[in-house]
Amino acid sequence: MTLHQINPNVSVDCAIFSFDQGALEVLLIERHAGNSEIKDDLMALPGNLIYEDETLDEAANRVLSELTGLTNIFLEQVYTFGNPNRISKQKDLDWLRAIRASPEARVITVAYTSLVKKENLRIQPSSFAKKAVWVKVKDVPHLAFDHNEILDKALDYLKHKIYLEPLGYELLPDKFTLAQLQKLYEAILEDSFDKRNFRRKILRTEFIVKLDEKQQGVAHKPAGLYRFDKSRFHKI
Amino acid sequence: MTLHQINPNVSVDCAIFSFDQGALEVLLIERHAGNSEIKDDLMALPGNLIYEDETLDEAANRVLSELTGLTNIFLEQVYTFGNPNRISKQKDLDWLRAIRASPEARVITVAYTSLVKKENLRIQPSSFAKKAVWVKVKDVPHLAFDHNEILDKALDYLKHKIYLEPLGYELLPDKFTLAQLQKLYEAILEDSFDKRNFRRKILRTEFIVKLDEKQQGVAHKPAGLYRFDKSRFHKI
DNA sequence: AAACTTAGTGTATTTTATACACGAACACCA
DNA sequence: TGGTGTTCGTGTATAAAATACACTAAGTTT
Repeated sequence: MTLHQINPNVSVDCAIFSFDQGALEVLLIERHAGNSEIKDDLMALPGNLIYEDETLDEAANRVLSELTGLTNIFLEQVYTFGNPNRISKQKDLDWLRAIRASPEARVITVAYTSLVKKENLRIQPSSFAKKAVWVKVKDVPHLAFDHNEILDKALDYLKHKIYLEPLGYELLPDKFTLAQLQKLYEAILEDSFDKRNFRRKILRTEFIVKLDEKQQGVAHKPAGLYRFDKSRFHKI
Repeated sequence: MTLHQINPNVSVDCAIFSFDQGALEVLLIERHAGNSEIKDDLMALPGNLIYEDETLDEAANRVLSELTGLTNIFLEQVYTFGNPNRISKQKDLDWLRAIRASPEARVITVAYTSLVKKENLRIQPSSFAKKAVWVKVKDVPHLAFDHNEILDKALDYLKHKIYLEPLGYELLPDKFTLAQLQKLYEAILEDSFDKRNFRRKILRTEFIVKLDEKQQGVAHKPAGLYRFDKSRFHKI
């Protein structure tokens, strides 16, 4: 492990989303401050200061990995937050004093986001993350710093992005039903659609191809399974 | 004039666009470094380090105003650039040494953009801007730092934004012809459209309303003038 | 075998996108 | 003053996409 110089003024924060049982979830950490006896701390998005010798993208990957164990996640930059008062809650100040070399420094933070398939991942909190947990977006509590605002911006980013790209395959298992895909779109766009029109529109694209396989273990007519065909997508 | 603390690690850069004679233009500055005898310096987007006690949006407005005299411009954040090597050209290093307190500091920069009507503006370069000039986007030379990359990102941002909002009125005079509007769309999207289909599509929106007035001083059939109806737009 | 639950499908209508060509209005010049 | 040059302004036909809407089929459970 080499030594790195920390930049005290710039951090990255990651809003990592997954999809489970019809609801969008985001990955949050519970912080702890080493030696100190801070109780009832706020939850937060995984984030930390950057090193002087890494790009922002690299910093986002490193920080996410250090706090949650997630590696090789494709992160995209969303927005940068630089309000001088973004660190003003007493709990945040206490926590920074316990953990940072320059706890009073002005910090601007660059927000990143990604979509992951929960099932494939093993979450392993470390560093100052006591726990890392999936929380339904609808149930997210009051967070540290301006992390609620960051989360909202990341959700907006998702909504725009889903118009341009088929996001489904990044959040669903490799094999999925069209009902699952529809629920995902409905969760992200906070809307609902007609089943027949949705299926027609999805299948018109030809990226979503039918497998010769059916859902198992359900107490009703099993749905056919589909997968996302990456090569067909990249032709366009 | 009060004293402000400068944050040595964070800057803002502004890509300000206008439209003239069928071509997109961007506002660039020629730098000079006070006492020094740097010759043949690179042109740059207007930008500088932020103060500790201002938001990023405020910094962008202040910096733009200090360098070019433009005030009350509605700036939007585009993207943040944080490559540790973004300052590596010899000319940039020389210039920073001449002008900055910590010329070697790692700087990440937050890019902003805006669209303006050139005709209404008086450009008044000051601070380290020797000149401020409109340059056709097609003719932009090799710029300082990573400013070519920033400009490209701002242009991408425009392309996406024009799908969502009628940008025309921000770049054109208050009264304009549909041919001017079409040329603007073609310049931004780098494409060309059928005149009849374009007119139909624009007029369907009902934000663009016809005035009882015609173009003057042209050596051919004068075109009707239109204006953007902001109130009708905001109803949606 | 009846009841329950979700899967899977078709048609008619409206809206939007695309392709395409010519007469009209004005200024200028001879 | 009549002819030339230039841009303006318009309509129609066709294809593609969006929307609205309801029933039968295939399994499981009791």
